[in-house]
Amino acid sequence: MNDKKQQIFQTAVALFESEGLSVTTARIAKEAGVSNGTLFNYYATKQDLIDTVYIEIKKEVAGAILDDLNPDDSSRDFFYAIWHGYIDWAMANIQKHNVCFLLKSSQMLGAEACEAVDAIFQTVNDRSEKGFVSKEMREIPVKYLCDIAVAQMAAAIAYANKENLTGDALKAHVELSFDIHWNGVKR
Amino acid sequence: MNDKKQQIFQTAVALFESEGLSVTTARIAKEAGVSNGTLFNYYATKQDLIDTVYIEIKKEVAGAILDDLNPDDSSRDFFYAIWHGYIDWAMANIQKHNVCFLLKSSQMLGAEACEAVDAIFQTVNDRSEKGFVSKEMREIPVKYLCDIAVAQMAAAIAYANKENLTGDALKAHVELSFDIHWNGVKR
Amino acid sequence: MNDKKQQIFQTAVALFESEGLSVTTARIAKEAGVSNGTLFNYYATKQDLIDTVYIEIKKEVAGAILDDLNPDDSSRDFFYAIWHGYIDWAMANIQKHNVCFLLKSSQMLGAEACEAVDAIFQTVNDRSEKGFVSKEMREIPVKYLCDIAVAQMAAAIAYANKENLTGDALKAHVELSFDIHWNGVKR
Amino acid sequence: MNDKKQQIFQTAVALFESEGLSVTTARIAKEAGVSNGTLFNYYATKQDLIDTVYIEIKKEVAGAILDDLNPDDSSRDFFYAIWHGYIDWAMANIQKHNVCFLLKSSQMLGAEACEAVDAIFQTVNDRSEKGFVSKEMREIPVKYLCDIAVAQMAAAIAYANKENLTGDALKAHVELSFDIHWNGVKR
DNA sequence: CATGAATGAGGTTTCATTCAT
DNA sequence: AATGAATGAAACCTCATTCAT
Repeated sequence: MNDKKQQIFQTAVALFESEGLSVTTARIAKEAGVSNGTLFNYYATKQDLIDTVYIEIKKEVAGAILDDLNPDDSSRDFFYAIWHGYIDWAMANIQKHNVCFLLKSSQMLGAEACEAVDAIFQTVNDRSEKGFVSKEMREIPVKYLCDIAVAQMAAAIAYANKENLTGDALKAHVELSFDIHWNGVKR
Repeated sequence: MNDKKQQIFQTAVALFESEGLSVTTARIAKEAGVSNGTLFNYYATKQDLIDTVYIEIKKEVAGAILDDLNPDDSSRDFFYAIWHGYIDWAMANIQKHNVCFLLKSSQMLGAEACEAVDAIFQTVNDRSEKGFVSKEMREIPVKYLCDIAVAQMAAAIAYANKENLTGDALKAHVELSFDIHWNGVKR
Repeated sequence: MNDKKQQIFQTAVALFESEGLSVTTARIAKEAGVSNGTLFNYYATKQDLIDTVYIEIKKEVAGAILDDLNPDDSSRDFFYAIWHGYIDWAMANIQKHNVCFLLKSSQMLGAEACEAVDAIFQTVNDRSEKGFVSKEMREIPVKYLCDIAVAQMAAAIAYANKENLTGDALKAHVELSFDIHWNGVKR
Repeated sequence: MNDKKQQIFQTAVALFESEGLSVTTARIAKEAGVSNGTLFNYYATKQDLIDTVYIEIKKEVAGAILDDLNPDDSSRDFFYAIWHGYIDWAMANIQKHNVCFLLKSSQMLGAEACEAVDAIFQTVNDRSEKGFVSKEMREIPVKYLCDIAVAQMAAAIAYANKENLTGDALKAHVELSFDIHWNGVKR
C-alpha cells in the first residue's frame, strides 16, 4: 500500500472505532488529508473500504499470532503463546482490535470478506487443532474452545483498556486471564 | 405498549438482527405492516427507536435474571442461577440477545440510553457483588469477573445457536459452559 | 360561530402572529384545547382556516371603521374618523392587526379570500372617495392616498406597540401621526 | 459568490417573491438549473438560504443608500438623497425589495440574521440621526420618523409598480411621494 | 359532533459516487 | 494520480387530512 492509501486506511480504522461505521467517506477523506474523490481512487466503494479494513487487520492478526506458535509445544504452551501473541498485539493496536469487533457484529461485512478471513485463519485453526486435541484438556468441541478463548481474550483486553493497565499490572492481568482460562478448560 | 408499537418494536428487533442498524425506517414500517408515518407516532426518531429497543430488551433481561436470584445462595449457586437465568432467556429470545450485542458495539446508542441501562443493572450488580465476594473464588476484580461471565455466556449462546443445540444436548452444553467458567474462577 | 370554532379561530390568530403561518394544524388544535380532527370539522382545510381568519378580521375592521364614518363630514374629519376608528381597533386587537399584515404579505392567501375582502372594502372605498375628492387635498390618486394612509397608520400602530404607549402618551402619538399625515396630503 | 451560488440566490429571490417562503428547495434548485443536492453545497439548510438572502439584500440596500448620503446636507437634502437612493434601487430591484418585506413579516428569519442586519444598518442609522435632528423638522422621535419614511417609501414603490409607472410619470410620482412626506414632517 | 390514531405524499437533507479539470 | 464540485437516489421526518370509533 502506498502512502495515501495507508493514510486513508488508518483514518478509516480510527473513525470506525470512534464514530461507528456510519462515518461518511467525506469525513474519512478529510481527516486523512486527501480529497473526497481520492478515497475512491484507492477503494472502489465504501463497502470495499470496510471489507479491506477487516481483511487487512485480520491478516495482521494472523501474522502476529503465527509468529509465536510452535506446533511441538504442549497444549498449554501452545495456547499460552496465542494468548500473549494476540493480547500483546491488541494492546498495541487497540483501535484495530476494537474495529474488528465492531465490523464482525455490524452485519455490514461482505460475504467475500468473511470468507477471505476464514481462509486466512484456516491456517491458524489447523495448527491450533493439533494443539488443542490432547489429553491435557477436557473434552470440549474445538470450535467452542476457540470461541471461549477469543471471548476471554477480548474480555481481558477490554478490561485492561478500561482500567488503563500498563507495565507489571498489565502483565499480571494477562497472566491472570490466561490462568482463569486454562483452569477452566484443562483436564 | 399497545399493539402497533409492539409490532414495530418486534420488527425493528428482527431487522436490526438480520440486516444491521442501517435498515431503513421505511423498511421497518413496511414489515411491521404500518405506514411510514405511523412509526414516528410511536418513536420520535430512528435514534429513539434504537435506544428504546436497547433499553426495553435490557429491562427484560434484568427481569429474567433477577427472578432467579437468591442473595443467600452460595457464590456458586448464585452464579449458577444467573447463568441459567440468562442463557434460558437468551435461547428463547435469541434475536434480542443478538441485537443487544449489535447495539452495544455499534457506537450508535445515545448516552442517555446507556445511562438508563446502567441504572437498571445497578440493582443486579449490587446483588451480584454480594455473591461474588466470598472465599469460594479467586481474587479477581468484580468488574472483570462480570465481564468474563458475560463473555462466556455469550460464547456459549452463540455456539449453541450455531450448532442448533436443543433438548439434552443444549442442557449438557450449558452445564459444560458453566463448569468451564466456574473451574476458571473458583479458588 | 360556535364556541369551539371561535376558540380555534382565536388560537390560530395568536399562533399565526407568534410563530408564522407555518404553525401546524395539530399545534393550533392542541393549544385551542380540541382534538386534531375537530379543527377540520370547522375548517375544511388549513387554507380555509387561513382565508377565513383573513376575511373575518377584515370584516371586523370594516365594521370598526364604518361605524365612525359620516359622509357629510369634511375631508379632514372623515379621514380623522377613519384614523381613530382603525387605530383604536388595532391597539385593542393588535394580534389581529399583525396577522392581517402577515397574511397580506405571505403570498399564501387564496384568490377568493382576496376578492372577498376587496368586496367588503368596496363599501368603505366608495364612501371614502367621496371624502377624499375635494378641494381640501392635493391632487393625489385616490388609491395612492389610501395606500399612504394605511402605511402611516400601520407605522403609527407598530411604533405605539413597540414603545408600549398607553393613555395620554398614546393619544398624543395618534394625534401626531394624523397630523403628519394630514399635513402631507392637505392642499 | 461563484456562479452557481449566485444562480441559486437569484432563483430563490424570484421564487420567494412569486410563491412565498413555502416554495420547496427542490423547486428552487430545479429552476436554478442545478441538482437538488447542489443547493445544499452552498447553503447548509433552507433556513440558511433564507437568512442569507435577507442579509445579502440588506447589505446591497445599505450600499445603495450610503453612496448617496452627505452628512453636511440640510435635513431635507439628506432625506431627499435617501428617498431617491432607496427608491431608485428598489424600482430596479423590485423582487429584492418585495422579498425583504416578505421575509421581515414572515416570522421565519433567524435571530442571528436579524442581528446581522441591524448591525449593518447601525451605520446608516447613525448617519441618519444627524440628518434628522435639526430645527427643520417637527419634534418627532427619530425611530418613528424612520418608520414613517420607510412606510411611505414602500407605499410609493408599491404604487409605482402596481401602476407600472416609468419615465417622467415615475419621476413625478417619486417627487410627489417625497413632497407628501416632507410636508408631513417639516416644521 | 368529537376524537386521535393512521396515513402517505412530499419536504428537507445526506452522502456515496462520478467526472471534468 | 488528485481534485472537489456536482449529482440524485434515498434517507429521515413532517403534517394536512381522513375515518373508524
